[in-house]
Amino acid sequence: MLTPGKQLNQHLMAVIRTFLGQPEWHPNEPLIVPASHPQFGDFQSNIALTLAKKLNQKPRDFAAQLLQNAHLEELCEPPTIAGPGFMNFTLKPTYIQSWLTQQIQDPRCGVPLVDEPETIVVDFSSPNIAKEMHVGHLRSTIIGDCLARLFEFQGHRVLRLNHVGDWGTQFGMLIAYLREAYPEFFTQNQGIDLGDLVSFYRQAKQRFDGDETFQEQARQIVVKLQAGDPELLSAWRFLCDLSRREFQQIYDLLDVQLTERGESFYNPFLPEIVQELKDKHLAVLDQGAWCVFLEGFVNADGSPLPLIIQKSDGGYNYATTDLAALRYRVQQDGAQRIIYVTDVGQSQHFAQVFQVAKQAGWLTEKVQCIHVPFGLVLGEDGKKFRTRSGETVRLKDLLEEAIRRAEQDMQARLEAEQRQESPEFMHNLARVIGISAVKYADLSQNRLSNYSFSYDKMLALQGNTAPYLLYAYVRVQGIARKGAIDFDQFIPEFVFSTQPEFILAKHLMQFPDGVEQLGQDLFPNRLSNYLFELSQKFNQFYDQCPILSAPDPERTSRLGLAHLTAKVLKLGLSLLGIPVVERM
RNA sequence: GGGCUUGUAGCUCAGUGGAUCAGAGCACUUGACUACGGAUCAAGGUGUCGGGGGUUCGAAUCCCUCCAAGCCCGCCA
Repeated sequence: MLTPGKQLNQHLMAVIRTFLGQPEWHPNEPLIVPASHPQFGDFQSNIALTLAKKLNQKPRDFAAQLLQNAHLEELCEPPTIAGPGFMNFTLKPTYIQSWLTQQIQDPRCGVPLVDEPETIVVDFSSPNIAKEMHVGHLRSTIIGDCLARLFEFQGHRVLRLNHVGDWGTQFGMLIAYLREAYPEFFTQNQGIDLGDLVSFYRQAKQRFDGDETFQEQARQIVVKLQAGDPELLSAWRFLCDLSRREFQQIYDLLDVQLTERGESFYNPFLPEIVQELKDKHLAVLDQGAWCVFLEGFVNADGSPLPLIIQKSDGGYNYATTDLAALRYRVQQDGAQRIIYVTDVGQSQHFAQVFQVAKQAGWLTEKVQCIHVPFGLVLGEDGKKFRTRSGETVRLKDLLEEAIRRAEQDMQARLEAEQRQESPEFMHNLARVIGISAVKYADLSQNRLSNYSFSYDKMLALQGNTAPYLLYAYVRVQGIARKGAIDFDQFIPEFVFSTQPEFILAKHLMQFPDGVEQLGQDLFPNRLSNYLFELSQKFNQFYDQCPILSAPDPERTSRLGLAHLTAKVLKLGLSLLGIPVVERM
């Protein structure tokens, strides 16, 4: 099912190739783009302006020749040439109507599967064991999940990897403190109740910072742990399990699927990574540490900036782990694309890692490594997002607060409308709205910029928010209930007579292009924006065009438009990781 | 000192592979409830697109430069 833009593109491409006598010709810019202004029709092409110059012709004349030979009668009204040489295209109503009839019967709403599925690793979320997940992890989790959902829907094989920080020097400190404060763990040989893992971490850190003897103990534990001491390994596993359970609560709440493959997984490969880099003469010894020096990376003092792959004490660091992970994903997982969803502060680190991987030959031209960076989450005061007392906000508290506020809003609403709803209905709805609001607030913003976290704004009923989009969907379901319509048994004939119908119809047709664009630029806010505009256009249609009370054939056609809107909203939101509700 | 990101309406931000755009939402004012659920819709306006150069027939968009904010820059991740 080709979108209108693609069909136009094909026709025009063929004409130009014939015209140039170059069957392989490809444009440097898109041939067809949506019209910049509704008054110019639905699509436009600027190709005559650039091509005519090269051919030494007048753009308008060249455009006219192209249009004479393009046979677009079935697609659109006779195209026009405007200004210096823009070609403007307006789709024919009959074409729009028949296209929508196909789209409404397609479970994928016109979005094609990719021709060549790839194996794509999406590395996201990645919290640290025994530390609390914070808003930075929230962004990574929400954006990463969205991209993973998109790739899955497009038909790729997707590996959702949670690269948790489960292997590092912090475990020396944690286990040393465990041994000191909870010796029964080692004597009873079974799980004990540590209470809150995060405050346990804090206590351990406090102990570590204040006592040199303790620090030395911690260091020795790290060495023994890495050597495979069974008792310490079981303590390590115990702590990881505790953390894992906490993380899982959040993933369940967010409805995010992840496969855990933490840093410890790559531990066995670290020596070979360093050895291979030495063998390839990429790694050199500098001040006791093994380093890879790269072009284009300079220190504060202007000296070359190394990527350290083995510390002077013999230990490995995150660069080594990232290299091992990259190699494993390419060679063992068969990844053709690896997506890293982390904050923008790690850009330089990834640029270095990717470059070393290329030089080492692990990263070939057939594999794409893409860092998908995002900005900071700030509080409403524009500073780092923290609680009133200045502490990091725990993710669980944050999500629960969003749900609590959503439920409060609902309660107030019920009282005002004198509605009765069951507690189950209310709990479920509050959960969906609260979580969706958090997700949508994040995804609707350009991920590169910092974003200000505000419960009030994300839960607002007006504007570009989750509740607004969800309400548009609910309105359609309300129509179905009122009119006792079973949309599943329903294939409409479309006939449009009014502006709001055409505007909505044309927007619905753009959905596949919107999804494809997200697949290319990986900016979820573009899709969010599309869905917001869809909701707006639907509400305008709903306001101006009676549906149930209209006579046929308008009634059936309008029911079809409403149904298709709901289908596209549901599918589009699902790609963002947001569910819909039938009533709210 | 090097690098990255950001700078657009009072606020939050879209738009940044040139032409035919200065845009949306919020907030503010006013209108539409004999209702397919008004959690909606309609009307109302303010901008040196951070500054300055340059390329072009044309720049918020590309290039150069400067300014501001934030982040990164050898053994944390």
